[in-house]
Amino acid sequence: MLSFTEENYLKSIYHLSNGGSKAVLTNELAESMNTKAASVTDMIKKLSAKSLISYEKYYGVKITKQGKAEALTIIRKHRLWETFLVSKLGFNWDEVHDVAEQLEHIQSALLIEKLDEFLGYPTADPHGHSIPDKHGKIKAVRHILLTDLLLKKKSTVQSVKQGSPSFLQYLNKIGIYIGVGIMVLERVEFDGSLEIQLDGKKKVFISRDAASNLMVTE
Amino acid sequence: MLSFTEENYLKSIYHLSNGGSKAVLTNELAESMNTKAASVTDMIKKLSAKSLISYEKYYGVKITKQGKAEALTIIRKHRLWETFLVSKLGFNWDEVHDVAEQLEHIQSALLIEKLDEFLGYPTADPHGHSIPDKHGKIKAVRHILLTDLLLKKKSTVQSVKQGSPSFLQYLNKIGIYIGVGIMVLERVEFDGSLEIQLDGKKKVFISRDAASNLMVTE
DNA sequence: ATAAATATTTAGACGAGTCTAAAAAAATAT
DNA sequence: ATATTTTTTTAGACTCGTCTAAATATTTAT
Ligand SMILES: [Mn+2]
Ligand SMILES: [Mn+2]
Ligand SMILES: [Mn+2]
Ligand SMILES: [Mn+2]
Repeated sequence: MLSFTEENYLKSIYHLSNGGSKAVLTNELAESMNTKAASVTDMIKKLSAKSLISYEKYYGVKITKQGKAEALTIIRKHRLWETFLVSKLGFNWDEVHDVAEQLEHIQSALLIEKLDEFLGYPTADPHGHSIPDKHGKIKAVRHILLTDLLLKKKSTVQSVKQGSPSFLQYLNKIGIYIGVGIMVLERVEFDGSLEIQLDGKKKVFISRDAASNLMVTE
Repeated sequence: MLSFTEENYLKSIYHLSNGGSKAVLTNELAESMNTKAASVTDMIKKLSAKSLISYEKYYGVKITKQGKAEALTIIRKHRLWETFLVSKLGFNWDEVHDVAEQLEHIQSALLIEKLDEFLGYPTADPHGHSIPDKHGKIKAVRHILLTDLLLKKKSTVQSVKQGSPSFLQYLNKIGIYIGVGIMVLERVEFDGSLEIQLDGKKKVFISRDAASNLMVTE
């Protein structure tokens, strides 16, 4: 059984490697785990000894099939709990991440299956992220960055890329939520900001930074 | 903030001292925590330094007002989660304890308040144990041991004392649950076992051990 | 091709929580 | 009252995850 810490490293490796498609460097991992490179090297050796990652000295780590399965289980739990907090307990979408960071480590397969059932087998969490099923399968979703959306093309907000509380609160304020209709009216040459129109003809300007954090349907 | 381990010790001290009414000895605590006396002595010093217990060398520990408040919060969380697991997720009452042992350590005041509301502010958990309110107040309940119930007196099962899975499964099998009507028909001199009658005229024999694990209304 | 800068690993230490073995105190028996 | 047994504490060691400082490998710049 994995420790709390091992689970967190593994999840981070999974995310930083884009689901296993590339190697993760020690320093990247150190930054994402808020720790030092030396500590990362230590943990890398542990996870490697457990065959959850493969490791070539000085060239970073790659997640193994087994490691990926573990990571997906943790991600599944995280996203199911976030869904529970919002849809059943009435949390806002900007309040759930830190609690889910704790809940994702609860060990009980029965609990997760019952929770999934209770929630009606949701396929996406409150931030629009796909929830892996019990076999680790993720529903493929077609989406593009809002910055790449064609002008005047009608689309729908599908997910946020990085869901920090402050970004989510900002989205609340300007009326953007998962599922809202969206169209880019104009792209400002100077700074890459966009004028967009939301459901109900509401028009707003958003920065390039904000736009590149939003995924929309093709 | 308390560690996982500190919380578990504190809860154990609270229970072993009957809610703070007597001192707890090192060996009792060691047995209940499944650890060694030497480890207990170490932890006692830590909790003492944090003013959660007061400690007189060789004469055991007493929980302080502050320690009691912490313990009650953990117990509240444990029992609310057990209630959630049974009433919302469909767990059986013999399956919830171990999961609640993990869930009780999740740190989020908001989560507990929302959970309490979601459950409709329950006052007892699936085993009939009182759930402290957010101020640590416990609803007083009048109850006696089934072994002390007068013959032929109609009563109701109110709670189990120790709720081990095997005992709870045994209760399922013979038709005893929280709230069932119960009456003692006869007390066997020889071994202290009881013949009881449940709702629907069902008659069963139960051992003295089993009976002394059941609380009934006066 | 060599030097400088950057990234990674190793070495050694620390705190938390645990353990075993030994010492000390308290309770019990004679 | 003394000796024996039981309980508790202390001493020293171990694992886990972390850190800083130093050593080493790799990458980039000249
Ligand atoms: Mn999250
Ligand atoms: Mn999410
Ligand atoms: Mn319980
Ligand atoms: Mn209970």
